[in-house]
Amino acid sequence: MTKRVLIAMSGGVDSSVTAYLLKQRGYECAGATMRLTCSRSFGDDAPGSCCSLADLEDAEAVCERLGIPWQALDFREVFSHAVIDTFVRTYEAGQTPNPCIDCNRYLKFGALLDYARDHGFDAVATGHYGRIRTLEKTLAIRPEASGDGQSAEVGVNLLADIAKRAGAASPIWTLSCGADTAKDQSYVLYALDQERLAHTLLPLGGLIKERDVRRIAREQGFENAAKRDSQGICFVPDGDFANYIEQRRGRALPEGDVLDTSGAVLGRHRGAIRYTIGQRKGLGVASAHPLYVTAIDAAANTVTLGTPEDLLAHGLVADDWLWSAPAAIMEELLDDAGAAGLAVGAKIRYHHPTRPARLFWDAGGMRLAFDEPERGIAPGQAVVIYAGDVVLGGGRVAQALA
RNA sequence: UGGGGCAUCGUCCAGCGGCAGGACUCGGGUUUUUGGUGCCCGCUACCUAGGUUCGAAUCCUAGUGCCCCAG
Repeated sequence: MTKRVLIAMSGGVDSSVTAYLLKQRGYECAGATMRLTCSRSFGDDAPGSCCSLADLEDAEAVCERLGIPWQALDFREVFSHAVIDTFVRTYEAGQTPNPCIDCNRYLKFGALLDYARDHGFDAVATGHYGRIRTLEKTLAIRPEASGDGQSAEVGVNLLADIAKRAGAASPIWTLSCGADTAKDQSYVLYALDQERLAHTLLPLGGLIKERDVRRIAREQGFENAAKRDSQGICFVPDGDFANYIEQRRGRALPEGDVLDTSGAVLGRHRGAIRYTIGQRKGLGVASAHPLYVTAIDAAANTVTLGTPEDLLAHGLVADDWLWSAPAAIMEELLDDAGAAGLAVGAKIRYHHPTRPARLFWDAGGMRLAFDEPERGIAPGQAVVIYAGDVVLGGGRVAQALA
C-alpha cells in the first residue's frame, strides 16, 4: 500500500527537493506550509521570516509543479505559546533559548505530525539534514561511518548494547547526522523520540546541499533553486530580538551593572537579555584583553565579565530531558553504568564539535561530566548526546558545573 | 606648596631624532535554520606654547593637568 506523506514546505529549496524526491519514490504526497507568525494580514512579513507571502507562493508553486496538493495551516497559536513565549521567558530568566529546537519539537514534529496522522497520513517529511534508519541498518553500515575517533568507538559499543537489550522487539529507529557535515541538523532534532522517528522521513539526509540539492532544484526548474539559506530567528526577521522582546512586553528593558568577576562595576548594560554566556562583542568595556560574559543574574539584573578561563566548565546539569533512543533501554544503561557514568559524545551548542563526556542520572535530572572542560556552556541551550553520529537524546542546560 | 614621576587612538600600552604600532572597545563583513564563539576588514591619537635640528611623539625651556613621596 502506498504510503501517504505530508511534507512540511517552507518555500525553501530543501523542502521543495524533499517533496520532489518523495514523489519520485512513489509516495502519495501532499505539501503543507505552516503559518507561524502573527503578522497583520496573511503573509505580509518581512523577507526572511518563516511565512512571508513570497515563501507561501514558492511552496505552492513547487507543489503545483509536482502535481501534489498543497495547503496552508494556521499554527500561529501553538507557535506563539510553544515557541515565542518560551523564547521570551527564557531570556527574561537570564538564559539563552534556542527557539528552533522548540519549533521542531512542538510544531514540525508536534502539531504538524499530529495533524498529519489525524488526517490519514503515515508520516511527515521535512528537508532537515539528518538520517533516520533502523538500528539494525545503522549497525550494519557502522564501519564506514565517520567519527571523531574515541567517541565514535564508544558509539559502536553503545549502539550494539542497545540492540542486544532490545532483543527482537519492534524495530528501533536511529537518528544520525546528515551526510553534509556543514548542514547537519541532527542537533536540533533530538526531540524526535522513537514514536516520532517511526513517522518521519528526512530524504535529504544523505545529500550534500550545495552539490546535490541545489542541482536537483535547478533540474526541476524550481524558482527557489538559488534561494538563500534561511538564517536567524524566523519570527524576528531583523535579528533584533531584544527589541522584539521589548515590543512584546510593551516596555524597555531595565539597565543594570556590568561587573567583573570580583564584583566591581565595569559599566552599564542596556538590558541583561542582550547578553549570553560566552559573548564577547557588544560589551562596551575596554581592557587589556578581551572579556567574555561569564554570568548573567536575572534577579540582580547584572552581567559579569571574565576571561576565557572563567568560561571553562567541567560539566552541566540538564533538565527537560528527552530520549531519541528507546527511553527504557537508555535508562537501564544509565542505571547499570552507575557511578562511572555512561560514556557518550555531547554537543552543548549547534555547530560545535561533539565532545566526550559521561552521563549520569541524578535526582534532579541529567548530569554530564566532560572529559575536557567545555567553554561557555550557556543555560537555556540544548545539550544533545550522541553515540558516534547517532543522537541518543538531549535536554536543556539548566546549569553549568565548575 | 620641597623632591620625584607621567602626559600618545574612546581605553590600556609601545615607539625615545627620520612617514606613530599593538591590544581592548567601536563599526562593517563572513560563518550559522537560536544566541554566542571564531575568522576577515576598517576607524580615530602624539596636552599647550616656544626653541634646537635638514627632520621632534622622541632633545631643551616655559605653561597646564595628573600621580607619588615628603607635609
